Amino acid sequence: MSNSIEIPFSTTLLVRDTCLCLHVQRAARALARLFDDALRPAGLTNGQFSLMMSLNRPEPPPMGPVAALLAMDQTTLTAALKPLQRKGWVEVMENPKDRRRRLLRLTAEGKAVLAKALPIWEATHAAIDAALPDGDATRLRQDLQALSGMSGEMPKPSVRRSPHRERAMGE
Amino acid sequence: MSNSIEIPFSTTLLVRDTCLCLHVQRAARALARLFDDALRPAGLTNGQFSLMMSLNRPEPPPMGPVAALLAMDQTTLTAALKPLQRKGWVEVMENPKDRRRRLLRLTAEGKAVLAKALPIWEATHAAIDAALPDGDATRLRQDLQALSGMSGEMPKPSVRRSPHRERAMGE
DNA sequence: TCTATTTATATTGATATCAATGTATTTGGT
DNA sequence: ACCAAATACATTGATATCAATATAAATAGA
Repeated sequence: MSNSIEIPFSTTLLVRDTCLCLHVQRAARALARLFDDALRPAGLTNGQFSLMMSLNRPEPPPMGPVAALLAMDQTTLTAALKPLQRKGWVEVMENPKDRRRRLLRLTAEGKAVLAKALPIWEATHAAIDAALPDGDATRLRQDLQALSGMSGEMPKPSVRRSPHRERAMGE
Repeated sequence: MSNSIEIPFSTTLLVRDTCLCLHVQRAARALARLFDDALRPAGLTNGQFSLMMSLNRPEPPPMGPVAALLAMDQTTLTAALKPLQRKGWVEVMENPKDRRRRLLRLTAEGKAVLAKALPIWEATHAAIDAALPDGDATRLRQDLQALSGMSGEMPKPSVRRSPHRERAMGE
């Protein structure tokens, strides 16, 4: 009876040391905790901060582009909006031009919360930025961006329809 | 009444483009989806793969070091083990030497599942590695490691007891 | 116009994540 | 030996995450 379905320990060490997915998940958890801690006095988590900040635009955006910007599933965005709506920080409105769409808008109170959180973000971000070797931050962002874009480039079924990628946030 | 609690759109764009936390969360979600998709035929998620791989050692480890290795909260590990125990892939045993501790061990079936998943990981990882600019992967891992370590370096209360950091996995 | 398809979002169910808290065990000081 | 503190893990409650699926509205083709 082959007990030979054994992965050698050396392989485990290789995976531990090289897996980019593991490295990114670890950093994601650590940074999330760091920002969550820092932002707690403002009443926000890191994800809520990023989401609300992405809603701070001249024109209230629909959900699709916001989910794409945050690289999250659309159903995740629906769920993430719930607590923010309950707290009265975000408004979800119908778009009369297309009644399937929802328009997401920060309330005045939401903007105030975000304004209170901004200096905390600045200080926290400056601290982690300083902890990286000089010049690494920029390239790190580029690499992370490349990784974020990989979901679309990796053909999953043998045939792949063009994803119709909408612009997330114009500048 | 001051409506002046307004963050300018330019600041929103700055945060979107520079926030390392946001960049890492996005990459984490994208890579998680990518590996989850790839590993689905093996019946594993990316997190379950990393967790089970970290249990593939000569000696079954207790929970604390495993949670530290994965940079996750200990309560998260407790929860993450549940489905793996249900499927009979991981065994959680008491340590007679210290009855507070649990020892985590892959079952034979768990090892078989992991062995089936390994070539999928290799192929997927090779693909994302190739998508990065030459030589970036190594530095990227270093930077991510630096970020993962930041939770401990950032003093939260004014006084910080030394965390007694245990070695996660010896080599 | 009618209708099949596509698009945009919501719901459900399972797992992941962490803070706050609880319990059991060990350790250290006396 | 005793007891207070520290250590290791579990439980609860809230939110985050995504797959599968459902619903509603707009679009496109006949």
